[in-house]
Amino acid sequence: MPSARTTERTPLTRERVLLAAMGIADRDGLDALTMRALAEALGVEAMSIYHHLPNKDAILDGLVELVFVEIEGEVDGFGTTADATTWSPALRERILGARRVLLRHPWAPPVMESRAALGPTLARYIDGVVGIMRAGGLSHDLIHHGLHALGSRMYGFVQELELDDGTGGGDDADAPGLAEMAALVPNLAAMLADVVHDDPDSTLGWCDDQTEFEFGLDVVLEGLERRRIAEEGPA
Amino acid sequence: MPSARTTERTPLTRERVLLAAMGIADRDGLDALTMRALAEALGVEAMSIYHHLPNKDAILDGLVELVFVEIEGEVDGFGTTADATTWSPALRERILGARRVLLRHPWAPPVMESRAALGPTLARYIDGVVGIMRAGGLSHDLIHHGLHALGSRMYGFVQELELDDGTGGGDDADAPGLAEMAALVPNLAAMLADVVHDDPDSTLGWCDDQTEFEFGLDVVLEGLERRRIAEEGPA
DNA sequence: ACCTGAACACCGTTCAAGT
DNA sequence: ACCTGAACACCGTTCAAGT
Repeated sequence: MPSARTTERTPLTRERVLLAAMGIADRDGLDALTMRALAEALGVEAMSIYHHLPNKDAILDGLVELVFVEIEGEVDGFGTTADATTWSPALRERILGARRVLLRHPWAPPVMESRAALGPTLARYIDGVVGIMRAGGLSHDLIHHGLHALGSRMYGFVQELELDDGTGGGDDADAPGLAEMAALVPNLAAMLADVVHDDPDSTLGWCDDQTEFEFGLDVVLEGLERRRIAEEGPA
Repeated sequence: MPSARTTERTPLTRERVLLAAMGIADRDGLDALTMRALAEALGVEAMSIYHHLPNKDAILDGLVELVFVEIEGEVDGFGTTADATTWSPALRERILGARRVLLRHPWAPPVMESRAALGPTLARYIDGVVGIMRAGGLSHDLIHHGLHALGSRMYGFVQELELDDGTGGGDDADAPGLAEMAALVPNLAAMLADVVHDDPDSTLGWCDDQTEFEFGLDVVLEGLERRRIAEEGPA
């Protein structure tokens, strides 16, 4: 018998389905991930998938779990020996590591937001965050508030509104000119005129880049550290 | 001729379509908002809607715009006379006002996140936020960072992962017991055991309630105020 | 011009057969 | 047991007619 030339003839398993699904999402985006497309990528009929996963929701849950497996590999060991002086930078590094993974899977944040299942890997990630904060001396109450304050930033992303100017880039006659914009939103226009963007062709450069993410993260971490000190005195 | 008993016979307009769409979303949720259901609510055939709005995306854009019209009514005038000592509580009030509106339309946050169009009412809302910060003396650069740090909190919500324990409430034999959970996620389990929730039947009460929202908001506002002071000295 | 009915090109999923 | 083909119950949307 010839050695397997492709993966198409190995038996279908939950793992193979999930890996193929992640490949489609990474390559072509979340909308391209349909049961029929997934089946075709696996060289199989769409209905075969249902013998290994109950439905599409289970596939999305499994994808989120896969992402957290990858995050676990990326941040493993960070912050396990934190104390009151190092918990904040340790947590910062852990979160930035999670972010590096999410940047490789840009379809993941919206999926994570729409899911409710707490898989074991996600639970372990949160547990690690709690552990770092606890090692830093934060009370359980402050940790709990802190998790809420971080929100999705804990996982490495902020879901900001991705704004464009609503004109679709066309030369619509109704497109607001800069003059109209200055009249409608004078404060915003002044800010934008003052803040030079790297992104020259975007009038509303709503840049969710690394710098802005770190700024927001640091604001929250700093606020938690100040409350820790208020709770039990400086380190 | 009899006076109109229902709204069904008044001529179809963009406004009537959007108001009916908001009614469906408020009452039955976003999934119930289909073109066919919307048409039925309007007493019309589905295809008639396309004569007043180009497609469903335009309906969702219109709904977001309607929400911001409502926010504008809720927060109008707040903070217009802010100075260095009052900008932060003024912005806080404006954001909590926006949140009150969103709590009346719980379908809105996910829709807002998925949209990219900057309608005039949303632009005015952001302009108001920038205006309050500017009145408080924040530099344009700090304001810009601040908008990013706030993220969706600027509009009154945080999209947190809505976690349950993944067991679906059933008596699945595979459901992790408390003992297993303590072994898998010891730090998280300890925190949860310590933080008593109002919500007694939720083992992982991931409560996005008003208190947690205000905590996170205050952390960010405090961080921005400290950076303002660092920029140009205390008020 | 505004509205309609039928149809199209998709979805996720059920079901009865196949092996 | 695993996989298949046809079909079902939905979507948003196009198109050719109606008035």
